[in-house]
Amino acid sequence: MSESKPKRGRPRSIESHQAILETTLSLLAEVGFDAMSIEAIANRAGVGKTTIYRRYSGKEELVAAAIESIREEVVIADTGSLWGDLDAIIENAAQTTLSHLGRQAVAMIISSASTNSQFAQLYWKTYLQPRRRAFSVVIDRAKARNEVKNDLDPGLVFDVMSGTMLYARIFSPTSESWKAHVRRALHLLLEGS
Amino acid sequence: MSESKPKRGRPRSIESHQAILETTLSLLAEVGFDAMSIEAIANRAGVGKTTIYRRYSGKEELVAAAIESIREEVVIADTGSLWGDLDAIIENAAQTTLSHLGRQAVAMIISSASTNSQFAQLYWKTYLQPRRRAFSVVIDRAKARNEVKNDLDPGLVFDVMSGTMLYARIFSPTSESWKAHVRRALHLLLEGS
DNA sequence: TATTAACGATACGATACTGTATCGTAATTT
DNA sequence: AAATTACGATACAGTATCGTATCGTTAATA
Repeated sequence: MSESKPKRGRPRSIESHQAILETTLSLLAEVGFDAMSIEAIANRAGVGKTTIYRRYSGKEELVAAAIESIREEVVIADTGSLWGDLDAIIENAAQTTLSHLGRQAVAMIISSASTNSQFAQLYWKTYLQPRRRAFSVVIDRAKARNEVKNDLDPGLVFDVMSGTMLYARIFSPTSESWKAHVRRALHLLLEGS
Repeated sequence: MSESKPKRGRPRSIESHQAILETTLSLLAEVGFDAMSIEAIANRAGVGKTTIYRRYSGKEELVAAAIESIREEVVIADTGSLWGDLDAIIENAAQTTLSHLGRQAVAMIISSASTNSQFAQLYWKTYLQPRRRAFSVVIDRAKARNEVKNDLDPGLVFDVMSGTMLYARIFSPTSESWKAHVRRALHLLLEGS
């Protein structure tokens, strides 16, 4: 990954590098992939277009790098009970899931489909996979407390939960609140009613 | 809805009307909302740009009309057993859910978010709502056969199922096939394991 | 100090689409 | 037949972005 540094000449600006990636993420969140131009990024980041093109061959590469630059610590609360933990997760997801940035990322992934499955993989690895792993801890703890069956597949629960959250965010299928809907779905999934 | 026909002059061409809507849908499926231009639609449909602008004020209105023009008969098989019915639905969804057109529609909805919730409502009413209604028949039949609890909420099951299908289509979270994944999720949801 | 390379700024031609206007033609009603 | 309106075609000015090239400047190494 790390380039062998050619020690000649002026080194690439770290500030510009950061500014480019940050601006890319914020613009992506604001206007979406298609409506976002390299020029706009350069202007807002306070760098020349050249500086961007020197680093990335185009928008796809830039956005991929920007997404990849995000590394978040996934924190899962330990409340002592399954539903305490789940409520905390729902509360957290209510704020983060499909944030502006997440929306655009997901939209990008869906629309570009087969052409750019790289984005899907990237988002999966950077965002979802870590959360999926962390979530299994919650189910493991619940198993230890005999709150759920021992053969329950944590990954599957996470996938169904995430899908339900996503779907409910998009379509608001019922008149109840998003949180209530998700909670009800989880209840059906884990308690059978 | 129906306009009072002003009987003067040449009437608007029905052929052009159809061609515009059909071309809009196919182009939407092919390249997506943003990459689709009015010019391209006019060219492929074999009509003048003027003819489009005479009918619609812009792309949003045109696409909305095009989506609204879709009317599909929702067919739900009656196999005699719950899982027979569900397998038929999964099989059907495997082909139709998130077809090229569906992908772009969903991507459009997600990316445009609050600004254009009209699309979400439109897609919901035109596409999902009818399927959601039809689905409840399956659950009702299962209830009559005592295959599921009597207080099971068909709508909620549909929402969770749809969300899971959507999510699995986008991210392929497991190594198993999409169908197997969906089937396993449904099993957990309805049978508790 | 000389060399090297990245910097921001700016100009550039190329391409694409917008929405409007204006053709002459075609299809209706009165 | 006259009036009216939509038709497809084409031209148009306006706007926006692309990716490249070329400034003089700046920050490093040798």
